Amino acid sequence: MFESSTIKDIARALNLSTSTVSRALRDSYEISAGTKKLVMDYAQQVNYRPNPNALSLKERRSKSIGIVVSEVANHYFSQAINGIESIANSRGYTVIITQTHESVERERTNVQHLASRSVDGLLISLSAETNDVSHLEQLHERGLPIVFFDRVPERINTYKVIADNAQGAYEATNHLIQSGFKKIAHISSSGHLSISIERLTGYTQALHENGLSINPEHIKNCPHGGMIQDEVETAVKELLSLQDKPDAIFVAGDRLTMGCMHVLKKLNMLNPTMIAIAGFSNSDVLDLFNPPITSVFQPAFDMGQLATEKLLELIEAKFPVTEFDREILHTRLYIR
Amino acid sequence: MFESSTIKDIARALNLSTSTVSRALRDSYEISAGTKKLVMDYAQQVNYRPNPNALSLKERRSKSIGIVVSEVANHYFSQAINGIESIANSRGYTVIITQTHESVERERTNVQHLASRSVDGLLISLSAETNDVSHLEQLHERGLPIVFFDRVPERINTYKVIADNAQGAYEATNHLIQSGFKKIAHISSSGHLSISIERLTGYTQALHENGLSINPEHIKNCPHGGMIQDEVETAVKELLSLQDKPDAIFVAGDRLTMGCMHVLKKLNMLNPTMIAIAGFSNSDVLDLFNPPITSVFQPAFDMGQLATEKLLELIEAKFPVTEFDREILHTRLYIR
DNA sequence: AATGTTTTCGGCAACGTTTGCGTAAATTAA
DNA sequence: TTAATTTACGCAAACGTTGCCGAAAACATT
Repeated sequence: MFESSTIKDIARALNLSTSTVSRALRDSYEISAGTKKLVMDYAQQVNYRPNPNALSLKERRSKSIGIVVSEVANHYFSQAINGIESIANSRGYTVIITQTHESVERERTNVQHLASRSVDGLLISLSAETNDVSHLEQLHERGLPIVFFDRVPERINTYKVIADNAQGAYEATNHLIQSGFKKIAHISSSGHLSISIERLTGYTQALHENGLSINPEHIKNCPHGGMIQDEVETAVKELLSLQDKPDAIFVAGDRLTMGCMHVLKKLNMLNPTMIAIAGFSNSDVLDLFNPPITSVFQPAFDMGQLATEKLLELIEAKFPVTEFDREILHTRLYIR
Repeated sequence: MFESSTIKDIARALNLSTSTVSRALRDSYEISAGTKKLVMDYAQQVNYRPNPNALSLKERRSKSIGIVVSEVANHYFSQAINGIESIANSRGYTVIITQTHESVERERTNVQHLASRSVDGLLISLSAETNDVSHLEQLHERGLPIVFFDRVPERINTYKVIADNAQGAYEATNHLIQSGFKKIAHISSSGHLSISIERLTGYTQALHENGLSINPEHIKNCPHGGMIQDEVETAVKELLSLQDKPDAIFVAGDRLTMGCMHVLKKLNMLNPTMIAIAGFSNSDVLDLFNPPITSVFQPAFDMGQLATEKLLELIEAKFPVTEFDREILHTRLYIR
């Protein structure tokens, strides 16, 4: 159907051998200037492009990397993807993006699929459901380069790129406290996720340092990170029906923040006099809200770039890398 | 580095020929039941996965399709991508997503790259800058299956999947009129885009039918579809400084709508008593705004699905397809 | 003129897979 | 028992590319 010319075609047309054509195109020293020009001109003319599948087969690498995120509609991830692409493309790599929609099942199939597609490496942020990472451990042990970002597992020893979630959460919670709120609740994604744990740490630290006690009832988890709106709605409603009703909520995620606001809107309580909100979000629409929402902004683009650089380092390493670090990037509080 | 077992390995281990193994795995009738079981069990055991590159090389197809959109951060596109993935994955295809960020230059390189990556087909929504589609025409003439969606070119004869932009624009404009606004401006993306033309048609029709005259000064274009915020800011400010100052704006795009609101917010005019807004958008955060924004919702997911079905129809066609249609899906006005 | 060196190119194998063809062995038919 | 047929498998080529090895031609050295 869609045929493009091959090195063989060129060889036939020019009455040369395929090896000569191959070398001429790669500007090898053992080909005369005349032949080189002949070949290159002709290749240009017929718009020759090397077949990447043949290359991959031969070189045993595909020059592609797989990305696994929750969903591209999340501004944090879309910005991270932009960062990933900027590095990957400039280094000649194609990226294949897959979405888990926070389902561990889809994470497994995506990872399986990417691996069997023979990507050279994987860039992953775990799904909210993911507790058991054995599917990734296997691949990692078999030598597939993997770099985790944002939501990282404890167990697997490789590069990890994360934001300073504790610090970000601390600042956001502290901001709410400084703004005069005293009873601050916390809604977070799945409790076992690294980001949830770290953000919870920041939250509790802020309360502590301000001499506020922590009410366990004020801490809610949504196991599907906001993908299931019912979970968010239940969490918010439970908070609101508490005897010790909170006057503010620190929400630990982009999608969760939106979900939370939808619930409050529905309850006609989207108003800081009713209940205030601060969240983790990379969306710039937050300041269009009335009232605008203070949020912790993560350097998503930079994180994507850094993670990709680390991954390419692994992929292109001459010798197996055994020493890995954990890069922690600073967040920034947008006070609105 | 990351080696997986091949048919050869299995053959060697089982003392069989590669052809026997291959046939056994494909459950060929010319292999005895015993051998089949032997092979399949062993393949299972070593977690054999066929090498996709070898397959692609042999079958001359990659079982992958390329997607070209402006940016995944746009809710219309992210939803369309979900639709595309749902069909593509269920049919065994991998999707490679690329973003133009509304630049025709990036569109060219992306398309080039995808073509040389030997995708089996392309799913494209043109960038705002794209006027000349010769880079796509070339590939299309050489036989690469292409389906356009959302922003489609006039010239290239293939399947096209679009929303009823004129109708959507008509309804949104009409809604503003029915809400009592009399002087309705229009901010749109690049003027040559199909969506811009169609939405302009709906806008003018609504004004006409309501006996309102059309002021050319009320119609503004942003050649980069909102990617360059300065363009949006200039457009809005020009509208506001007009003698015949509009009392409402119909904004023809997701990103443009957000951009527009940011400008108004900055000018402290984000208020329907100052100026009202209705837009094209698939984002669900619009009703979190105060005041909420009425918007035209496109069936993005369905459009993605339909476009993919059409593309796979082209890819898997036995004979060249010459008859193409233009699928038009209905929009829905969310009155907020 | 004979030998040694370059220069320039072709042949072949290999990457992992499928498939048409060939063919021993096993089975059936005569 | 012999011939015809079926069963079950192996061989080799092909997809597009590169790299090793070999070799003809051109040139340089005695």
